[in-house]
Amino acid sequence: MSRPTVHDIAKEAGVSLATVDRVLNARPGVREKTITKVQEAVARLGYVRDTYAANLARQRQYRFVFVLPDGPGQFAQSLRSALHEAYASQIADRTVIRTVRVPIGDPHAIVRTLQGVHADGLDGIALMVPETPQVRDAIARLKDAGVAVVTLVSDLPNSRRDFFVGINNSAAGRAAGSLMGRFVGGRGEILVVTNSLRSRDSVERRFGFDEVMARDFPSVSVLPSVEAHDDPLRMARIVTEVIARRKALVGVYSMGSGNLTLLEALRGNRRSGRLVVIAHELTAATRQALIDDEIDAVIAQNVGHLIRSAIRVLRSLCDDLPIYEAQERLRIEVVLKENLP
Amino acid sequence: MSRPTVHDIAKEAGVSLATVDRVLNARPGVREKTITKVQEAVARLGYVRDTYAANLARQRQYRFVFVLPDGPGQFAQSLRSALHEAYASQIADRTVIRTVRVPIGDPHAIVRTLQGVHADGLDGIALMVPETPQVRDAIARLKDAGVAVVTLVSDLPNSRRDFFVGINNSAAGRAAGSLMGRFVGGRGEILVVTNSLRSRDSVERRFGFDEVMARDFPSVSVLPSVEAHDDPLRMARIVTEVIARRKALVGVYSMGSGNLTLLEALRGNRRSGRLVVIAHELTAATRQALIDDEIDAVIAQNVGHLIRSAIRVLRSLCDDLPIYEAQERLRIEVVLKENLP
DNA sequence: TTGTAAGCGTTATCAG
DNA sequence: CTGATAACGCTTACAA
Repeated sequence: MSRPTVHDIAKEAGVSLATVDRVLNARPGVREKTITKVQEAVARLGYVRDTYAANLARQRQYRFVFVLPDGPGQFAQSLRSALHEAYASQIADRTVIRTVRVPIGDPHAIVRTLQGVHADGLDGIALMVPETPQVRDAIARLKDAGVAVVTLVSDLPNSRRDFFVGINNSAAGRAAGSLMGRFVGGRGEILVVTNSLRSRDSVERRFGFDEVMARDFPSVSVLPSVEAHDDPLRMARIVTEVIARRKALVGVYSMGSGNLTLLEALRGNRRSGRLVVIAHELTAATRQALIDDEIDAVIAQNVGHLIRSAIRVLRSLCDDLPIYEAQERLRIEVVLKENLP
Repeated sequence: MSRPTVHDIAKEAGVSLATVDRVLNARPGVREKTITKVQEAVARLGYVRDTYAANLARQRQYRFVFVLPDGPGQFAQSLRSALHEAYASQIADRTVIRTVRVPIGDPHAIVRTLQGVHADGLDGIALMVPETPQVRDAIARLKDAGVAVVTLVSDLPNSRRDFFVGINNSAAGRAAGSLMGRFVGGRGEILVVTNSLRSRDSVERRFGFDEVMARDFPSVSVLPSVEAHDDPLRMARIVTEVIARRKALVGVYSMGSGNLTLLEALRGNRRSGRLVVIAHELTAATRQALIDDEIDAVIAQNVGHLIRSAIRVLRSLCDDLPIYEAQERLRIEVVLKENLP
């Protein structure tokens, strides 16, 4: 009635526990014939390994570091809290995680941090930082030291990172574009705002957005990106100006952080009620804006999944286990007022 | 460096392992003074129980049954395969799960099945079945026998089930309505098709859909639901007829199973290319239809989550543990061609 | 190439 | 009331 154990299959195959273990974990030093004997017993009894017990016996300790952007951005904040949540739950069993916050705008500080964590021995690192040559070098040094490296949210494809955990940002941009095109009815001008085009995710989103607009909505014209560079006043000034000047404006696409600022700027404008607004990331601000009909749709990624996925991937990397790609592929969520979680 | 164990806290408190265990698990038979001594040691060392080891020693076995619709429906099929996947993974540790397939159209067979599984002692049951008085009675009998009961996908709120795992179907209908209203541009007629209005999920979706249409898109009129009752020919005939007759038709909302049949019927119609089509559940059929631009949007729920959630909830129910509602709340996914997972 | 025996951190069953 | 001690299912030296 109860599930078969290694003992059962040892008995069934007529071998010892150790041999069963060797076969199950594909360790060397077992005769071909014995291997098949064990595998047959496994198949016959329908044995499934008890991960709990295995991890217990293995006594493995994983030491990970998460490097996340410092600063007031709500998305980064939600990432940090998701990390805390994961840490308190089972997913982080046998795992110690240290969070390091870096000023996203200061490449030097980032590199210094990366070299700092390099000092003490650690097994893996997950990072969400902008792409610079110095960062790529720092990653290379971590890899040389045998540390598993995953990028988070925004990829660094030209670095030696092992894996990227995050959504396909071009696809996210395309989804935003598709909704925008349909919502505005296929014509007019779209304002695109972002905090900075230095981070790869923004660039990719813009690319995907433009692709869909050009192909499926040729009568819509997308204006050049406006970068806020963490300067609320600058953002407010430009948005106000564009709304006043471009009479054909029908929508605003906010590609990255700085939604709070954008919303603030929009509120001051009477015409803004008729604009279709699409933004990224579900935060307290965008959630409220959806409810208040100030934003029409949000393209989001589940930060809980993001963090758990990063932890799982780092572990697999450490153990040289295959990564279950299907499970780690993050979904691009489309959130309307009606399906707010 | 590594996490403190019961041994460490026994030493720290100057008591034995058994006493520590008694305190940790709030078992009786320990002097008040000893309790505080242990608790102080726990606090001092920052002890956290290792769930893996605890479960191992506890030797708990959960015996669950999943009652799922039989038949060719692709959604039910994907549910069954998600169950298989979960069974092979960690989530189902210390759990034996039996799947029972019932003909969804035969209330008698369903009740017979429910009584059948009742016979052997089991800890929990998850079911996706239509609502009938007999089913409600069968659930009551299961509850009397001390079995944990959760409903899946379609709720039975008037039964004695312990918990519902699935999306809020009215909200899903509202999301569909919101997209439909915007995609068709706010005017015209909408055809609504479903397999049967006997299942509660369909009714709730229709309700939500109508609510949004009436409130936000008053110029759109929604036609009465057409029920296919698993009869492809009937579906084809009605759809063809409606398309031919109603010149103002701009969209089709498919509320439940039978997407394959609907798509088949639509393909035969020249006008159908201009119709906005919104359907439920991501299956091979709807996925391909999204790619081929035959469907504009799919409202879905993640079947993997659904199954895992049901297992977690059943376990908590068995152990009289609180259910972490936030985690078990399933998201309503909006899937466009662009964000297909 | 295979087997034996000692753990991993927790719980459970006995005696004291 | 409290304390040894043996499990649980799996891994891993070390021995044969």
